[in-house]
Amino acid sequence: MPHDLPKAYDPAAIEDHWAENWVKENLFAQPTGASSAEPASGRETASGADREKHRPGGQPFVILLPPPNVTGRLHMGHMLNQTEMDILTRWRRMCGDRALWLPGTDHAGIATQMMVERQLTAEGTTRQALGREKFVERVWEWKRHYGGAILDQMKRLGASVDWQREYFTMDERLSIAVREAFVKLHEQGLIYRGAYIVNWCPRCQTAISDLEVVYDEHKGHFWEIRYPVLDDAGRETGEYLTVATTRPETMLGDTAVAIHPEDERYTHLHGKKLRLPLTNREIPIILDEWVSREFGTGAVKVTPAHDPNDFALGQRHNLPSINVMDDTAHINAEGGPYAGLDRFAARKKIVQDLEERKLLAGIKDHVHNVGHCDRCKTVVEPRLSLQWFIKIQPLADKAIAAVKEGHIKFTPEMYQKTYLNWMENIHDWCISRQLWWGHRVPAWECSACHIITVAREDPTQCAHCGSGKLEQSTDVLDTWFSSGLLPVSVFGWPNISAENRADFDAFYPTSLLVTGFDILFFWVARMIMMGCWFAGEVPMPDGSKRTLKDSVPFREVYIHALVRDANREKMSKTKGNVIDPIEIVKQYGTDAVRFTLASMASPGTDIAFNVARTEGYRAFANKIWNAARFIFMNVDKAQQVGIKTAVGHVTRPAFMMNEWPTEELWILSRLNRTIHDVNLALEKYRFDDAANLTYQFFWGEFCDWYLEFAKMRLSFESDEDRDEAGAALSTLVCVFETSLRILSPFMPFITEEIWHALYQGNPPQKSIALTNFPPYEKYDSAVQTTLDSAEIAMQTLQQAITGIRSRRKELKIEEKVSVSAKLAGTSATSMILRKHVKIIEKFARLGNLEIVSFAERNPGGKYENLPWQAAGPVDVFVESAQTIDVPAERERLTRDIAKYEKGVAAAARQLTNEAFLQKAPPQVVEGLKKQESETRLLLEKARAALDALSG
RNA sequence: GGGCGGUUAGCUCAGUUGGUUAGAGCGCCUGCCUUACAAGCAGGAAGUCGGGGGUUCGAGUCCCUCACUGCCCACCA
Repeated sequence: MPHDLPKAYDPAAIEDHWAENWVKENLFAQPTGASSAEPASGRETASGADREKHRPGGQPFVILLPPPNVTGRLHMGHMLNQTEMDILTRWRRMCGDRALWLPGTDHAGIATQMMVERQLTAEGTTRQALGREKFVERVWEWKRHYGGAILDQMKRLGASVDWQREYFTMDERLSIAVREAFVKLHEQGLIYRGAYIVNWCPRCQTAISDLEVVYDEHKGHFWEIRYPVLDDAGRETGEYLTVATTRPETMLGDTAVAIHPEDERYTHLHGKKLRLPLTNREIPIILDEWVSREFGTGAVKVTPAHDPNDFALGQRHNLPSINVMDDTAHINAEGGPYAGLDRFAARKKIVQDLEERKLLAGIKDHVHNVGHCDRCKTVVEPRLSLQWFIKIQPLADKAIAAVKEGHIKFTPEMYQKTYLNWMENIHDWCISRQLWWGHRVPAWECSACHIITVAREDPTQCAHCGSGKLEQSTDVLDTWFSSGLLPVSVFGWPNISAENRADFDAFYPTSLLVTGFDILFFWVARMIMMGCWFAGEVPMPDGSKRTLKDSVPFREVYIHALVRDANREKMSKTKGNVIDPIEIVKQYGTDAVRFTLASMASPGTDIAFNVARTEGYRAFANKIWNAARFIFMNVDKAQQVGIKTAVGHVTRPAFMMNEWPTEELWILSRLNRTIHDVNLALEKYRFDDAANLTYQFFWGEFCDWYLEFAKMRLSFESDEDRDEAGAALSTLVCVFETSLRILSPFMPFITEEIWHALYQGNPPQKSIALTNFPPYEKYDSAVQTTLDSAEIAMQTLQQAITGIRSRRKELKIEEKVSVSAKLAGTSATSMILRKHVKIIEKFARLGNLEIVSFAERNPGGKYENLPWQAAGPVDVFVESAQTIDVPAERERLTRDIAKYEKGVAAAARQLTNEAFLQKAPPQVVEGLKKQESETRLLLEKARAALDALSG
C-alpha cells in the first residue's frame, strides 16, 4: 500500500531509486527547436510586471552547466553550483517555462594530460616513449573508462539536466567550432604568432596564460652583483657597476645593463660597456627612463629572453635576446659551463662562483611574489618563446559594450565592476599550449618557404609556394578557447543553416550562467568575448541582423560564493579539511545537503559549511515525512468509513467562507503569502530567503499550528464528525500537496516520494517536477478581508495560548495538570477568544476557561492575589494552587517594567518632538502612538501586578 | 601599489529604497516519550549591530575616519 511509509525518514532508501528513475524516464529532456507553442497559462503572481518576464508558459529558460573537468570529482563547490542551478531550473520548469539545463564535460588539457602521464609513470614509461598518436589514443581510452564520473555523481544529486544533450568539448561538432573560430579570427587578423615572453611551466613544459599563474609571497634574496666597467679599449677600469637581482642565473642571458639617464651617480658611465661576469661577454650600458633610481642599486641587468620588462627594454634598444634555458628550465648551451644544470642549481653555483671572484657585493633579504603554475605549483619561468596569440582588444571592446549597455546583468552587482576592470586592462591572450591533449592548432608550416597556412580543412599543399611538404603545428589550444565557445557551439554554430538552426534560434542567448568567481575571467569573460564576436554573425530567425543585445552568450550571470569548512577555512587537500559531498549526502541525504546549501547561499558571502546545519535540515525532511505519515493515516481512516479524500482542492464551499474554521483560512492565507514570497526570492536569486521561508511555513505554521488545530476535527466517530473530518482532511491534503510542490525544487527526492504516495500510485504526472509550481492567487477584496481577519484571529489565539503556557511554566504547573484560567481583552478580542474556547482549553490544558472583556477583568475569587500576564492583546490569568515564587515573580515583573519604561520613554521622546511630528510620514507617527499607548498599558499592568505582589 | 568585500546573540548567518521594541538555525537552560515525528513537543535566557565622528525628526542601514579581517588585480629588476 503506497500509504505505508516507514516510521523514520531514510533518504538512502528513496534517493537512488528516484535519481535513476529520472534519468531513465528522460524526464528533463527538452526537445529540439522552436517552441511547442504551449499557450500562456495566464497565471498571475504578485509582482506583476516582474513575473511577466518569464511567466507566460513556453518561454525558454536555458542554463549551460559550467562543464566540470572530465577528470573531476564532485566537490562542495560543484554541489552548491548545481543545487542553485537545479532549484532555478526546476522552479522555472514548474512555472511553465521551457527549461533546458545542458550538461557536459571539459577535456581539460593540462589536467587530463597530467593524469594519464602519472599513470604512464607508474607503468614505467613516458608519453615521449609512447609517441604523440599513441598517447592521445591512450587519453581517449582513459576518458572512456574513467572520464565523466562526475556526471554520474551529478545524476545521484538529482540534477534535472537534459542528459540527451550531454557534450564533451572534444566532440567532433564542438571541435569543428573551435577550428572555425580559430580560422576566422586568423582571417580577421586577430590571431598572430610570435616570439614573446610567456609564462612557462617547466614541469608541464608548456606556455600558460597570465591567468594560470598564481603569485605567492616568497622570502627570497636580492643578490647584488658587480659588473666590471670597461674602457673604450675593452679593458677593465677597476670600477664596477652593481646590479641587484632576484634571479642570478638569468645573468647568463644578460645583453645590457640599464640605468636611468638622469641618475647622477652613473652619468660618467654613459656609453660605456661592461664585462658580464662568468661569461666574459661585453654588454652595453643603456639609458632608459623606465629604470627606477630608488629601487635596488638603480642599475638593472637586462635579460630580454627571461623577463617581460627586460624584453620591452630589449625591443626599445634593439638588444639581442639570449634564451639560456630549455623547456625543463635547465641551462642550455648558451650558459657555457653551467649548461645542463637545473635553474636553481645554476643559481647556487653562480652565486658561489661570483663570491669566489669577489663579484658579489652583497645579499639582501627581499620579500617578493613568485609566480607558480596554477595546475602543478611549479615556479613559472618567464621565457621567450614562439606562441599563438589573440589580439584581444576588438573582442574586449564588444564584451565591454555588452555589459555597459546592460545586455548582461551580474548578480551580485559588484562583479560587474570586477569584470569591467579586468576587461579594460586586458592583454593579448596566449592560446597555444605545448601539450598533446587538446584541439590541435590548425596551422601548417611549409618546410620549403616556411610560410604558415591556416585552414579549415587539412591542406595538402602550401598556400604560398605550393609545396607539399607541410607540417602541422604541434601545439594545441588553451582549454578555455574551446569552452569559451560553448554557448554558441552547443547549439550548432558554425553550422547554422536554414534547416539546422532550430536549437540556436530557440535557445541562444542562454538565460543565465551560474558560476563561481574563480572562473570569472577564465571562462565567463571569454564566453562573453567569443559569444558577442561569433554569434553576431548569425542572423536572427527572421533574417535581420543580430544586434549586440542578442549576441551575448547569456542574459544574466549569477556568481556564488565559495564553500568553506565550518571554520571558514578554504577546503584543500593539503589541509585535509575537504568535505566530500557524496559522503555527506550518504549520511544525511541529498535533500538535506541541498537545503543546507540553499539556505546558506546569500549572495556575496562565502558559505561556512557546517554539518550541524545539515543535521537540522535532515530533521526538517523527517518532519515532512512524518507530516505525510500523519495525513496518510487519517486519509486511510477516512477511507475505511467511506470518505474519499481527493487530492488537490478545497472542498468547503467558497460562498460559506466566513464559516470556515479559522485555521483553514489562516493556513490558506499563509500558504499564499509563502508562494508569493518564495517566487520573489527566487527571482532575485535569494536561495536563502526562499529556503527559509519554506522551512518556516512548513514547520512553524503548517506543522506547529495548523496540523495541531486540524487534529481536533479529525474524528471519524459519528456521521456528523465524519463530514467535518472529511472537509478538514481535504483542506489538509490540499495544503500539504501544495507545500510539496513548493518544496520540490529544493528537496526533489523526498517530495517526489511522498507525492507519489499521496496519489496512491496514480499520480497525474510522471513526476512532481512536471507539475505546476503553486501560483500566487490574487483574491478579490471580500475574500482577502476574510483571510486578513482570520490571520488576526489566529494571531490572537496563538498569543493567548502561548501566554497561558508561559504563565503555567512560570507558576511551575505540571503539563498534565488541568487548571482554570481567565482571559481578558477588548470586546473584539474577547469575541475571537470565545469562538475558540475549546481550542484554547485543549492547547493550554485548561479545565475551565473564562473570557471577559477588559472592563470586567478585575480579579477576584480564586484569582485574587495573582498577577496578570500580558500576552499581546490578551491578559492572561492562571489559577494556581501553588504558592507563587515571589522573588522570581518580582524579578520577572521588574525586568518587564524596565523594558516597558524604556520603550515608553523612547516613544515619548519622539512624540514630543515637533520636528518628528512634522516630518515623519503619518503612518510612522500613528504606529508609534499606537505602540506607545500599548506599551504604557503594559507598563501599568506590570506595575499593578508588582504592587499586588508586595501588598 | 590599486580595487572590492566583511565586522550584527556562544557559533553560522539574514536584515530590501533610513521608520514602530534588530531576526533565523544551531548551541544553551527548564519541563515533557501529549498515539505523525525524542531527527520530536512546550517554555525560556541571550546582542552597547567593530571603535569614533557626522548627516537626519529618526541610523544596524547614508557619509567621513580608524581598527581588524578576507578576496581580486598588478608584479620594480
